[in-house]
Amino acid sequence: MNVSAKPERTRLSAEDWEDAALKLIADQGVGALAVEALARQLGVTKGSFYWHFRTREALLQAALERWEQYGEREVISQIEAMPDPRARLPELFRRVAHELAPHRVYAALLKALDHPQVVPVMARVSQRRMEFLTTIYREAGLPPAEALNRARLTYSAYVGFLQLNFTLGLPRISHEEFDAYVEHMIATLTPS
Amino acid sequence: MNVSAKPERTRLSAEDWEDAALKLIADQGVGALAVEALARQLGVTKGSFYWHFRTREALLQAALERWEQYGEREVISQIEAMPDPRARLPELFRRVAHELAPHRVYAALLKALDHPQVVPVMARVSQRRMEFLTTIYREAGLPPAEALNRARLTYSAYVGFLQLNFTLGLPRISHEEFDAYVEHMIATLTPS
DNA sequence: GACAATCCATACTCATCCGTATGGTTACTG
DNA sequence: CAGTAACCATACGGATGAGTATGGATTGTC
Repeated sequence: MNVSAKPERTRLSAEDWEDAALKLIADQGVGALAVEALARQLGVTKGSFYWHFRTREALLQAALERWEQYGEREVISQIEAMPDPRARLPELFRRVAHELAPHRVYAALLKALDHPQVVPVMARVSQRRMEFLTTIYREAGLPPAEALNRARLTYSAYVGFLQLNFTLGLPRISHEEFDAYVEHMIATLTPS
Repeated sequence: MNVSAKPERTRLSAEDWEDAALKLIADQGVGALAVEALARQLGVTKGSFYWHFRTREALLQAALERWEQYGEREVISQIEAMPDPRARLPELFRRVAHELAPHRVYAALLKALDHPQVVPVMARVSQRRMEFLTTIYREAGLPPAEALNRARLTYSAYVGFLQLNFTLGLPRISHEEFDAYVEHMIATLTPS
């Protein structure tokens, strides 16, 4: 009878605050990250917060670092484990397309590129992903220069799609239409 | 001797405020749009502002509408005027690529998709551009469904590139490299 | 079960920014 | 050159949210 919605109301740790912060960022953006609002959502008051963190900035910093670490390393390693290099690209595309949920934080941070704290984090994450993509394209047969440009194009398309269909709600694309779009992407961006 | 930086310090109109607002949005984002800051920048005080506008929201609204109207109609009409349909795509790509300045407001608004006021504006603008792109792809020979998907892909790449290389400063791409990237885009996204 | 460390609540201060009230100044019109 | 309308300055009120101070409650440890 007490598997309640409230997470058992035990005392909180710094990690609890960081997770809550990330959730709030994913839902309402970095700008909505206010300590009193977070405290209400966690069922406590500011007094708790300022015991765990020195300032609001410190929380944001910790949350960002946490997100960067807990990043999607699984995807990268799983893709790299595939034997056939040519099969990696389509698999990566379909994978990313079908689990957009983990990318909600990334999409939110994309809209917060004016905050000095998020820029370096996003730069590192985006850079790593871009390099991974470039490698895959080289392994798929593209010469270095072309692989880099194709990776730029592909990753830009990913970022743009997040903004247009995730954040902005451009004419709600249906499920079948979305699948068709993904296949179109694969056909267009995969080296023949 | 008096072609001064200060724009002659005559009295201000509502349009002056809207232009200043757009400039500030392009530079520092929608979140930085504060009336006292704007007033300082214009060399006046709040008293002036609240004569021209009822509220801060009203200014944002007016500025957005102004931006939407003064939009890049020239580009679209000029491209449509080209006789050879197949030549339109490359020309459009190169044009957009070489004058990124007018797209700074669009990039800034992209980061403000949580504000209820900007969503409808961005939806309309993006929708119009997407439809234009779709038409061009059809005229270039793609069947309707494929033209739509290709337009989605192309426009996503545009939006994503804005975010990655404009707002975020991913490893500052050189001028030559950028040109090569644009040509790669054309080669990849233009129907053979 | 006492005592210290950890965690949290309450009650403030302070800065910022939106909006209002009101009176002054500049430009236009007959 | 009046007088009116357009424009702006100054000085307020009120809301919001960050950060501080301090005492109380809870948890572990000898």
